[in-house]
Amino acid sequence: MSYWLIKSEGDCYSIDKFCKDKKTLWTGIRNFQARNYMMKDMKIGDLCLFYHSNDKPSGVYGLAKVTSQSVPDPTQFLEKDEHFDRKSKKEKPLWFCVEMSFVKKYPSVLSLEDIKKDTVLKVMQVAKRGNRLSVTPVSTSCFKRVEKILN
DNA sequence: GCCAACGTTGGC
DNA sequence: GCCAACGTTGGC
Repeated sequence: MSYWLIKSEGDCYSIDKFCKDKKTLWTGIRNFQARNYMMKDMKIGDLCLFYHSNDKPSGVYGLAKVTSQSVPDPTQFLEKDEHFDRKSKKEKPLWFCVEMSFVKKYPSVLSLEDIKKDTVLKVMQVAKRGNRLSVTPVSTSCFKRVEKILN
């Protein structure tokens, strides 16, 4: 099983909304590298750190679990949707998503500042300068470290 | 709100 | 296939 970090803007789709929904299609990813991770490497049962960007503070707020294989992202075909993509055709969709199920919200937040200060976690992609990828792999040791700090 | 970083687009 | 222009992300 693999571990991931998935980003969401706090005021766009928050951990609290996710907690109410229990599960959601992780739609709206419009970056090929992030898409490829979801399409090819994510497996059912993988665990994902749920990260808020552009929040106070930005950081890890909760945990999600992958509960489906990748399927075409329905929002790419919705003309009124902000994620509509005119280049994508139903016969050959461009964008894919997986279903995420809510696991838990952590009792506290692991802020980006904390991640950068931690000797183990500072190698995480999210801590790197200029990082913009919204789906990134997380090593087992980093995942265990996050769980240990937050539980 | 600013701006650095970086992915994407399109002209050539 | 190069690269300048442009748009977006996201920390601060």
